[in-house]
Amino acid sequence: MKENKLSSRKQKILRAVVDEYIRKAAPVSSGEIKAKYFDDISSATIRAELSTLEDMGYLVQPHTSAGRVPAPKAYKYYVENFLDKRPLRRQDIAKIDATFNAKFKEIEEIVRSAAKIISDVTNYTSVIVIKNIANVVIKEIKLVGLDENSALVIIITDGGIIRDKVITVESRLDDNFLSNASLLINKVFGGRKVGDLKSADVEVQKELSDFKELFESVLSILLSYCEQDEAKVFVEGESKILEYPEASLESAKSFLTIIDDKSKIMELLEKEEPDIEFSIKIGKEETKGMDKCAVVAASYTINGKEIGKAGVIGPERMDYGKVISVLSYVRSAVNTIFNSGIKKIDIKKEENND
Amino acid sequence: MKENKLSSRKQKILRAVVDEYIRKAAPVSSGEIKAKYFDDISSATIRAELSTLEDMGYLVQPHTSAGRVPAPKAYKYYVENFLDKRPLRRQDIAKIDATFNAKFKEIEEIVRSAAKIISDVTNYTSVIVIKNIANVVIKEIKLVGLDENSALVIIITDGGIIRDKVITVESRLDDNFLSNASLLINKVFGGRKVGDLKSADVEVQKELSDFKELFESVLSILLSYCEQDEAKVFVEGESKILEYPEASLESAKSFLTIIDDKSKIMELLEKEEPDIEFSIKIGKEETKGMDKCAVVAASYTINGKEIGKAGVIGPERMDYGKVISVLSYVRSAVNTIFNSGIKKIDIKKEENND
DNA sequence: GTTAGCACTCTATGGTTTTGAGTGCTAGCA
DNA sequence: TGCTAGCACTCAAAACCATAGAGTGCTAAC
Repeated sequence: MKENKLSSRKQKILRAVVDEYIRKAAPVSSGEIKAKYFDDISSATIRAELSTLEDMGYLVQPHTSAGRVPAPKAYKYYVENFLDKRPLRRQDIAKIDATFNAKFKEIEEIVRSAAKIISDVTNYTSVIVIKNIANVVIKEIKLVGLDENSALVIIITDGGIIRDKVITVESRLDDNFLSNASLLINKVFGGRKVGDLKSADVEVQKELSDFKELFESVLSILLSYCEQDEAKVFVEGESKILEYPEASLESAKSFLTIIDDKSKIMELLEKEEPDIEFSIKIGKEETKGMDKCAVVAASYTINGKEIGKAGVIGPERMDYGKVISVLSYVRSAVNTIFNSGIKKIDIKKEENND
Repeated sequence: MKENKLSSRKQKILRAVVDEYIRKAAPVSSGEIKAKYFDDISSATIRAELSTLEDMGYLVQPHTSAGRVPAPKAYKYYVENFLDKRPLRRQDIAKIDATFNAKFKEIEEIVRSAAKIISDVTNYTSVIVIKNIANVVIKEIKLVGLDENSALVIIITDGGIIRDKVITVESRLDDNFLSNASLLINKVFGGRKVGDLKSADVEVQKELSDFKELFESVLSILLSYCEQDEAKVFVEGESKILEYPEASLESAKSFLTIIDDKSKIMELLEKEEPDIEFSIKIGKEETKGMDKCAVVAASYTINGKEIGKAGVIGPERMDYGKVISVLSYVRSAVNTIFNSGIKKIDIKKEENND
């Protein structure tokens, strides 16, 4: 960061341009800045400063006789230096808390709620991806008979997260059969990492003559969980992006196309530098061609392991402060739920300083 | 339908206009029709006919010196009279069959797959709503302990449809406790209609001292299923609508706004006349203001009772024949799954006429 | 009833002009 | 040296105008 050395006046002007542009989404002129931010210097002076800021790559002019518009570099500088991490408004906190205070929690539901609340509170499109659960350990697998030929397979993992699915088989599933099968299945799968199952285990099946069909179903569930496109993606509020004036039919199309593509979304949420807390991508090159858009993303963890990411997609001139606060707050709420497993669902209100 | 009395020449012309408009999405002129559809009469004659068709409300002219564009009335006439119920292409049938031949089926999954395949095959946006399950009968409720304080509640209904959810309670959930609770809960809820539970049952609780907490959790799950916004809505392919030339930023906005609003979607899929098989809504007034859009919807049933609707939202000039075929085919596939419960998952290939 | 022919209409296209916001530059001032 | 007033210059957007051509409506004749 060699160019952090902007004079304080330049900083003030740069900030003014970004703030104004965030507010009204139109090029900002020297006169405007003079009127709203400076009593002591003239617009001509500001003009000179703007000109050098442009040379430095912070600003761009749509055309010679227009005001200035922040370049991606300006947003980055803004985020790094001016972002006021003001606390969320009380009503937003209340909304989020309410979302996560409901009683019954399953992983999908938690994630979906999180995505929804992020989108609601920020008023941007939100995206959450859950990584594959390859290194999650299987604690127990339960089989519940539903009728003669079908059963519910419940997979309980070390994080206390459960997933379940109905299977249907040819064999008659009476209680006896099921409990025997259950024993065997748990003997095979219990305590193992989901990621280790892959194909290596096909051998074991041969031992399980009677339960082969059932066993295979369970295995395929496990495999599908760990393979399913490598990750699950949840999107909420996709229409929000259209509400901003920079939206065009073009941009809407490219936006929705990307939103439809899981792998692209995942790349968007990926952070370049591993040590930063929030990944912020601004500018066409970094956002897969979504012009005038920015993506802010944060990681979610269980016991220190990343299990997914949540992000917000909005216009470049988005309210970064708020977005980061929301992501941070929701993250702490979700982390609390995840890390405490299903045992403790209540969110500790005190634990939400990121 | 008093105005069904169009001369066969008028019919041919009307059909020509609709077909051409569906093809190229631009006003069609008398000359064009003459060239492509008639050898025996002149464009002037066609012009005269077009003029009367316009007077009758079937066509509109964007402006005096433009060709004709079908009015909603024309599409309706077209659907009623000209629709060729040609069978689906083999590849489409194969796609749909493949979707529903997968092994594990839960209600949400079935519905989501159905929505996805409809959107894929038609290339329009698809929407499915599942009605509240008020008159579904509870066959059995199973409780599976997950750990000390949480359990999975599995609700099995008469249709063989299951839903489940994790609950967390204060009480210690050992096997004994759970099996006792299970007995009691099934005694109370077993065989009852979900819709009858409402508040009337609060009395019963008092008998269940020990199990009160658990009981309440289960009840609230049941109630939430039957109340949850009255219905669940699934949407797939929302970006598809933008791919058609009539798309504008305006229309995209109004479209996505409606798509975000469950109640509006449900109204869209509602049919006006109870006896028709497919509800087709064309024109701004009928589509909640989505201009140039049409909605085709069909009902899905279990044992003759409507449990939901599936629909397609596309441009007015959509391929109605194909859409109806797809909805029809998917319906029969889904109905087969539903009506046979979880016992028989395989789709009878023969049952897909109508 | 049909049609050829023609006048008419109206959009779409593209060029020209005008306007005004906003800049860049320069000369003069502190 | 830094700031500023003033002014010329630039350029996009709006307003205006002209033209072309697609397509109609009408009418008179068949």
